[in-house]
Amino acid sequence: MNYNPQKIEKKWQRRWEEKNIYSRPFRRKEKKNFYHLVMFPYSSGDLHIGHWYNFAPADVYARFKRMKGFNVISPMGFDAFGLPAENAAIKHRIHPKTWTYKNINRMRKQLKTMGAIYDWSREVITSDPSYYKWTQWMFLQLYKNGLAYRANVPCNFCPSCKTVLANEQVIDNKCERCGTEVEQKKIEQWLFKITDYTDDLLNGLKKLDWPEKTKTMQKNWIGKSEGWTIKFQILNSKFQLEVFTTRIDTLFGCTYLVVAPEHPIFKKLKSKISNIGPIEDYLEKSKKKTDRERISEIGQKTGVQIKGLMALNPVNQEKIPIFVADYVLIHYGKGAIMAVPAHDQRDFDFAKKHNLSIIEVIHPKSIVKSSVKKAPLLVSSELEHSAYDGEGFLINSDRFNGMRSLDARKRIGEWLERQNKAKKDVYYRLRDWLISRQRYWGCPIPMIYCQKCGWVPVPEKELPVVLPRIKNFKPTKEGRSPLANSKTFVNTTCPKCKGPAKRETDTMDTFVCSSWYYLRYIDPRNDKQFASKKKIDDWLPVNMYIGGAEHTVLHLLYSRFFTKALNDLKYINFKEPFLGLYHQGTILGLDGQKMSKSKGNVVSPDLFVQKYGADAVRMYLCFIGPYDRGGPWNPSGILGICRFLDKVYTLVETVKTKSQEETENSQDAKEINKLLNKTIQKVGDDIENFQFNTAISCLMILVNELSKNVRNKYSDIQTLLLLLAPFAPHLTEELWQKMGFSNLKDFKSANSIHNQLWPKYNPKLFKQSKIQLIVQINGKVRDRIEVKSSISKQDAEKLVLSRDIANKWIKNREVKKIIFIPKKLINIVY
RNA sequence: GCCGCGGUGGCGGAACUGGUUUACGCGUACGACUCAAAAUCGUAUAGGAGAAAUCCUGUGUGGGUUCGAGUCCCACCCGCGGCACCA
Repeated sequence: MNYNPQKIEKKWQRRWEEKNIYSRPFRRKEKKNFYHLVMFPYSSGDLHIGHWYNFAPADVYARFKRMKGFNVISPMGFDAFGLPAENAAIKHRIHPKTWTYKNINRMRKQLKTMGAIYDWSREVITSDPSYYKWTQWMFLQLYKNGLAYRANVPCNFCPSCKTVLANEQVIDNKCERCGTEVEQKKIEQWLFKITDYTDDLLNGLKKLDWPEKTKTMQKNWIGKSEGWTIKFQILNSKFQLEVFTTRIDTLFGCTYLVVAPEHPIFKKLKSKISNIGPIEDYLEKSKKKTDRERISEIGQKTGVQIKGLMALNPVNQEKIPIFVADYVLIHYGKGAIMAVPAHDQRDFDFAKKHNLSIIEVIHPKSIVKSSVKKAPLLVSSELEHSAYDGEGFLINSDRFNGMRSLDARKRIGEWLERQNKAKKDVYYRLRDWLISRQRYWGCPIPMIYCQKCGWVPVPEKELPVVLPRIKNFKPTKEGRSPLANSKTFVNTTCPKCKGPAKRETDTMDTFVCSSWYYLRYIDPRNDKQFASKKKIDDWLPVNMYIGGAEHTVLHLLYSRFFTKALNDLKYINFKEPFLGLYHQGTILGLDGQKMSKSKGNVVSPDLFVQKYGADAVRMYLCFIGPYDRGGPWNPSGILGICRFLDKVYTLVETVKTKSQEETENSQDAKEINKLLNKTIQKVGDDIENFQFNTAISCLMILVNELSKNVRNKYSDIQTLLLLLAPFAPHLTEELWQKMGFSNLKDFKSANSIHNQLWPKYNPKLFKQSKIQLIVQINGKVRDRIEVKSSISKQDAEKLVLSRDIANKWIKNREVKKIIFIPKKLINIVY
């Protein structure tokens, strides 16, 4: 290399920091604030190339916005509490706190080599008491407003991590972190009432400038189902069995009911059940099954008929049997379903297995006039093999025959509603957010239990409840938090009655900590409020948020919930935290696998930074492909970027030593000027759209052209450096100063290239006077002619037909048609 | 099974609203410079036929629409991501 990247990078990083060039508001007058945010890293130890892929191109975007005149803040911090820290600490036999802060120091150092515009004075670390004081404060606000509550709920328990997990943290019935099979346990836990916001969370999505895919995934995760709850009378009893369905239009095809094994009907009507022995066997068996076993038995559709009980179908008074089967889940809907085997695959499988009748009530085509009362039970031969769950027209449905299924949903529902046998209902897949963790390394839950007063919140002025440094932080066998062993922590006085009381020993899920960190960055050292109202109004919501797609349903949903709750409590005046969102792709190992320590395919950026410099690594990451795609890390192309940067350096050096001769009017100068203007436009548009790879390729074209030209103007070089500045901040700063563009002896914030504005372009210059007209004969390219761009169809025709090439192909055949696309092509069809 | 995304040279990838397929970069080959090497610069680089001009075939597969399809429509194959007994 012609220059030493390490030397100049260190030099400029030091000077930028000395002069604080990024923490000062830039262009105060403009007053256009732009909050640019990248998802803060987990303090896992080492930064890998995937982190850089998140942060470096994002920094290009932030720098570009800054040069466009926005007052950009781009903060950085660490997500520091949580299970992995603790598991790793246990493995390495050091305290989680020591381990975490050691990692943070290392990661901060690594991050600084990138040369990003992070304002380190805003750094937040979620495990600092000055931060978690406000996490606890948030908990108290939620608690006081009924959004945090305690309940004895069945939860996912990881026997290896010895803690409960949120539904979102269970993947394939395994613990997200350690991969151990989770167990179902009923424990008293703290939950956040995220379900109060289901509709808000759903409706808010519409206005967001987010990837459609992410919105759809959140929508599916919330899983809103609108339908009807229907009451089925149990014969010879006062009991009515309620079921929830989205397909009330299929009710005439309901041939039996099924209840979940946990359904209360067994207690209530035990005396009427004639086969209670086999039923209790079944209930016992399904209780013992893990969720995993239940899932692995999908398709088997086991179940037993509850003999002695029959239900009445409210539409036709048919007597239908009732079954218990564990394919029906207690926690969704009413824990009981109406089975329509013809139009639901699960019911179909069950009916086939247990030999139950199948009646077709929805036919894809309109085949039955409403006057025809009786059709064969099965019209469609396909129903021999599988259920039809689409829309269609009703048959076998008495007076509703011939009606569209969509209409019938409304009509049958309302008809039963008038008889008080059905009511409209909505269910969601989303369940409340379980935040208790029986682990040490987390934010303590600020609650106290008093024998007399019950659960009492810690008074706000006593916050934070400091996490004590204890020696034995390993989880206990019985699944109690390690904090329970610390008597000094546990024993306290009740804030209400001043009697003896005990602290909550569970800690919060780390996702609670990260659900509001973007608010703290704005005012990180404030110890009176989580952030001042004025600063919140100035900066929030976040304009652009960049991070991995793996956070689609966890972090992004929780953050939206926090924002909505804080908005309701009047602490903030916006309802969505992140207006813009972009997911970068995932960088994989060379083996095409996700990078992970256990696979040994983790790549550190450090070696590449040492060898080629941060500018080259930043740019190479931008160049390898579309930002949202990612792919295997293959460093073989990085030399191309190095050569490019070298070329830029050489180019600037040669221009510097040459005197500025008059070149204004030469043809070369005009062409260069045209290219320059085009490049300004293209690079700007591309960065705005996160198309960094094509932005770089047109910068390369520009540099190639400038390098061919012997007499370059200073102003052209100036523009080039400005366009390149977001990508290669160090080299461009070095060359900017070398060229003396700022004309100041001492380096000051104002004369940094990073405090200049993005160059403007003149679109008028793009107009080409001459173009290459493509000549097609029968749709195949046969010729190219240089013509005036304004050439008319007639002239183009004449010109083309006079040429030998055209005549060679057309010969004497009759020309049938001529298509002329101005400034592009002419196609002659014979 | 359902939803979403993708499939273009040896490789990473370009291609606007249907209009020159393969920009830019890597790699490779040859040449220049050099005692030599590296670096650098120059030329070539989808496949096939040909001495050449040139021609034919090519964007996962098969069909269709069109003067013209990587791009639009239908069917299918493969890869990736998400959800998955949610009534």
